[in-house]
Amino acid sequence: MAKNADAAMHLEGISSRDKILEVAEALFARRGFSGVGLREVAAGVGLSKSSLFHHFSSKLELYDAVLARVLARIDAHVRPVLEAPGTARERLEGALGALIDALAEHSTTARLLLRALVEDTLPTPEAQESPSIEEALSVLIQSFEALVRAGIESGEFRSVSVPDATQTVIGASVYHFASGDFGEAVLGRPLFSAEAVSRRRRETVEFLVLGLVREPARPVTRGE
Amino acid sequence: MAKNADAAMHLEGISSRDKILEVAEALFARRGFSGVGLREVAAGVGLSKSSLFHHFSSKLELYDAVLARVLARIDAHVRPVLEAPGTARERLEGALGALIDALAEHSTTARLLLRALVEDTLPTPEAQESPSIEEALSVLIQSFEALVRAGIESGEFRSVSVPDATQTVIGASVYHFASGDFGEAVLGRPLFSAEAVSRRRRETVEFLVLGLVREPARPVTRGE
DNA sequence: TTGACAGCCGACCGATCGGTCGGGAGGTTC
DNA sequence: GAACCTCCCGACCGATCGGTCGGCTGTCAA
Repeated sequence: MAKNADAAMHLEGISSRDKILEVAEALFARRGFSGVGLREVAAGVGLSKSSLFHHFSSKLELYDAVLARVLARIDAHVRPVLEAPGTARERLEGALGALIDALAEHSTTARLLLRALVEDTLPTPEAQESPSIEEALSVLIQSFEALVRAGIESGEFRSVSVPDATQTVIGASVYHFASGDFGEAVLGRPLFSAEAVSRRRRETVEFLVLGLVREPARPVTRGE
Repeated sequence: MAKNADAAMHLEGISSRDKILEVAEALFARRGFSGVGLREVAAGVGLSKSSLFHHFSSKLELYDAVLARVLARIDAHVRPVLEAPGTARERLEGALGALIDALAEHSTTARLLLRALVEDTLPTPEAQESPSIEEALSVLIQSFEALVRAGIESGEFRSVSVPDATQTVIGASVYHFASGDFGEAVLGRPLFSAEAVSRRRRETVEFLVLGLVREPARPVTRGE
């Protein structure tokens, strides 16, 4: 088949490669790397298992590709906002909002990210995951930590431990959208409905900003 | 072998059953349910795989037992404090501290808990995990939510969305101690050293309390 | 001494795992 | 036409999975 790079090659929308990534992402998010079989992925796509190896040379490579896509999505949301101008508090609010938007966009994103963070380095004997993902994440983290440090130096933020604050922010925002059935039970409603997402966004940004800033200038008390 | 219930039966300290639970807990925490093979557990204990089935009738039952133990540990730490008297803020600080102590006690606790929360209901076709764990957790959650509601009604806390605040607290405290290598990279030091734990405890309690209370009465600014 | 039972074991089972291989169908380029 | 390439497939591989079974050993109660 010819198709030079730009020409869209698809029968019903997207290429087989993308369909594989889509299906694999959903499955990996729900059951993790070891919990998913390639036969299951293939069946979900409508291909035979051996065809998967035409697009990805191993299960691990497929997993890395899925993870890289997720990371890229998050990066695309958060990075620009993180590097925008403004006071530390404004930038913090923007970055938090962007992160939550990124996590709320697809129900798989937060789960996959949390798994990647928590999972002990995958069965790769040498050299953990493709450095690309570890690296993209590290750039984001460093950029966020620089923001917090700037806020502390300018006096806008309390003098917290920067790494601890970073961990707190990650945990508070990522966990929620990864919490699946349990989270829905706590919430009493779907996690990803437009209403739930917009409330979560508001609540999280407010909560975390208040935890971090020195002089709150607290919002008018809302009548819940 | 006789040994009536109370008589300790052990060659070198603990019973085989407990040794199995110990080893399985470490492995499940690191690699999840599907990522661990029973042969590996058996080898870690120093038994043959078939001997495991003398103590647990299936892999899933072993996993449930491990999870139940972890939940019981958390419950033992948090519940008493959660039900103690005092102002809402005092009780919140106590409960948060107790939760963090529980998570910091064993490096496996937070990981297992987070997995249990995030993992899609395990391959059990009917009736998810043993209701006991789901139930113990739910009691804790409801007790915590009651505390937050009381704080809001008394005016000590802002009028936040209670479920969202609960999710935030869970995420912020559990994620950190489950974050493994990545968390250590962010922190720049071991997660579970006495020093790191005590700082984490202080930082987290302060951060979350400030996010929740209405009139902070902020602590004296510490010189980082 | 006998019987029962707890605890452990090696051998074995069918199923499934990730991955390989050879080849067929269709399209492009000479 | 031949050569080539992409995409896909079914058949097959060795390894490993959770789980079963029959039998061995030791300690208990009778």
